[in-house]
Amino acid sequence: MNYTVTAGSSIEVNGLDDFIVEHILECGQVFRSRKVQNCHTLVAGNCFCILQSNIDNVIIKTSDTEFFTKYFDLDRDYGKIKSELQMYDKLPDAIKFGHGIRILNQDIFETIISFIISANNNIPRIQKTIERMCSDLGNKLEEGIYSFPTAEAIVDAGEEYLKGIGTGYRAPYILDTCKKILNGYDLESLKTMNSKDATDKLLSLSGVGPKVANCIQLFSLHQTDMFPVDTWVKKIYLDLGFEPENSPKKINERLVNRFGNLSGYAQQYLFYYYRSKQN
DNA sequence: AGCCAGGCCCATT
DNA sequence: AATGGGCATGGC
Repeated sequence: MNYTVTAGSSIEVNGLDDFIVEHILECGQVFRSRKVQNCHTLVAGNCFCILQSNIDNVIIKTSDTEFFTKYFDLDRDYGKIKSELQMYDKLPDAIKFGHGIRILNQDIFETIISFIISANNNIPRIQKTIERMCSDLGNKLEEGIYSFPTAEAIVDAGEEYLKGIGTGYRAPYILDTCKKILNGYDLESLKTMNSKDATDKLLSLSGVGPKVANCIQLFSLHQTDMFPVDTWVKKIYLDLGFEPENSPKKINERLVNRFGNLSGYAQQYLFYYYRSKQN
């Protein structure tokens, strides 16, 4: 994969073996993309882009070229990562299916709130709830395009509002977490912590348990020694040949022990592959 | 109709 | 530290 930037206008990605828009945006790491005809639109933080997939390249149309270069992790060698994962059971098939996946570098606050909403929820409903929150509380970037709201905007909207857009019993968690962040919880410090310390700090937020914390770390801090364990991974775990185990903590420990710093990548290839087989 | 969803909180043990 | 019940709501 290689790319060329036209500053403030577009990014052209060539060599699509490591960059497939559908794989990147529909593997479950991000909730704010939409497929429109043969293009995908995407809002991330305060930035917006349109991705046009062609036969042998992808054009990312955006004024925020620097932001999306980092966001799409364009300077990382996914060919090397995939070759190192080939040795593991099931990974060759999973990689063959989702070979264009990349782990995004998303905004921390947006990822925290999004994955609090994701708990015990299904992806279509998560997307609807988040989109509603953005159009109601975010800033209008373009016609029909809204940024992710600030913590202040969410707190001002209140608990009854949050329940009304489908967050259900998670509404007080979201509010409490926003208030913590407004009252001195240091999001920036997470970026320089080791992954264990970051987990512990994230777990102090309301509505953030081990799985959600790991997702936040993987999708916004690029801490790849994380293997988020959800209901899908519990099924995948058995298929990888491990002995039956109910404890998510033990499942996580054994998976991270196997995949090490490649855990997050392995998790995404496997998650996308297994989920597609069910639908 | 009833089970399930990218689980977490809280009380008990 | 580990276990189990309760939980809003819509997708399928």
